[in-house]
Amino acid sequence: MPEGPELHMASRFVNRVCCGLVFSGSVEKSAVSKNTEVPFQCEAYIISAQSRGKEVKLTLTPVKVEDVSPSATDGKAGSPGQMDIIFRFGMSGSFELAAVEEIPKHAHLRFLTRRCPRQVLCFVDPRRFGSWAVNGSWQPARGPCVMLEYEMFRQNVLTHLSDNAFNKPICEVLLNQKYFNGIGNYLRAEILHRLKVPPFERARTVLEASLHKEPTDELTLSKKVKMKLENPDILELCHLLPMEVINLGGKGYISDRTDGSSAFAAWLRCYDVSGMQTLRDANGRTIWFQGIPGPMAPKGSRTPKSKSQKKTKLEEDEKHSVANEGHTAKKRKRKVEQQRSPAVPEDGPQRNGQNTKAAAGEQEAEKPEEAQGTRRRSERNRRKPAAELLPMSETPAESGRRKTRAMKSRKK
DNA sequence: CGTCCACGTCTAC
DNA sequence: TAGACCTGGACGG
Repeated sequence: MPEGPELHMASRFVNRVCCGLVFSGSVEKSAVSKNTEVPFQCEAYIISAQSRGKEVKLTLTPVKVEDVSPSATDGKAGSPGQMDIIFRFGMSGSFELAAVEEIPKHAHLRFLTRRCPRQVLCFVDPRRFGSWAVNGSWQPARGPCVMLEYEMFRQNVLTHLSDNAFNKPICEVLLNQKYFNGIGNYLRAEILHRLKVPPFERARTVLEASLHKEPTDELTLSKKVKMKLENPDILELCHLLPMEVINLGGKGYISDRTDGSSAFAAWLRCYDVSGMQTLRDANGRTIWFQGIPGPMAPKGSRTPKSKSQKKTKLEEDEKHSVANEGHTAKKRKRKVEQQRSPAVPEDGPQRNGQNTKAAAGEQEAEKPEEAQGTRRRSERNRRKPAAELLPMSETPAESGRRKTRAMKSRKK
């Protein structure tokens, strides 16, 4: 679910559904979660939320049992017994409100209401990359929120342009949360696409162009405003695009993007859009773009197809079963067979094997059992270093379709 | 069945 | 700068 917009919408969701709810008791953590217990216990408390970039803060505020009026729930910071919990969502975190009888799978932290019908606010996170910290504050290494602290965000970038961080390609820097707190993989693609900025152009180069657009005195105020509205620079887009997603009113990425009918899917112009190109950046993340990749593009890196791409390709294959160059398909995929440099494998030891018995007992999942000690399972999915697994005799086309995640490990 | 892919950090060489 | 950390959906054989 989670880039800045989804985190922000999650905080609004919590404030909306918890308005008027009184919670009680202790906070339950699933047995499987490796995150810390939340040592909070209270007869009656309320929950409110705030977001900043890719974090959400829940505030638990004790209230008098007999007084649940809004005035009592206005909880200033520092109310006695108050607790803040900072959440990061990883790849799959979200908040849900459910009836106690219907607690969703993967609900790793649970807040129970005091009165019937008993309900539960759940932090749900299937992949468990998410985390929370008790009585912490916003992660200090993260910069200002691109959505809610725009001016600070902008200044933070512009005053640190000499930082070595900006030597990297712009598409990678946009994921640096020290400067772009809230931007994630789909937002970086959309931002760069709107400006037609090559993703692997050096970040400082791109941003200095932005700096030059700072208001100049020759223009009247209204003209400056007009220009800004019509030609937002990259830092403005880092604010405006997340705001657009928020204003779609859906749940952002979470809503079923693949069915193409959601407002969010329609909003995307580049990310996961048929016809766009993809590459892996230096961190192995897929960057979606159109046009030239830019001077700092990694050599010989390519991404396999996304779900939607595969789907499209399948449809086309059916249409073109006669093997001609039909022109019916509107959404023709670019079938760049980006000539890759041939895999240069030292044929090392064949280490494939490696099938550890994936433990049978797997069901334990979210039961409050001990549940630890099932880490054997993950070995099945582990990415192989793979470079040495490439047969040298492979055709370029075939090797081109191979997983390239490991390729970055190949010293070019 | 197996492989690949996904909205993100983290930390260990 | 590689993995590690996870589950689950879509595909391919």
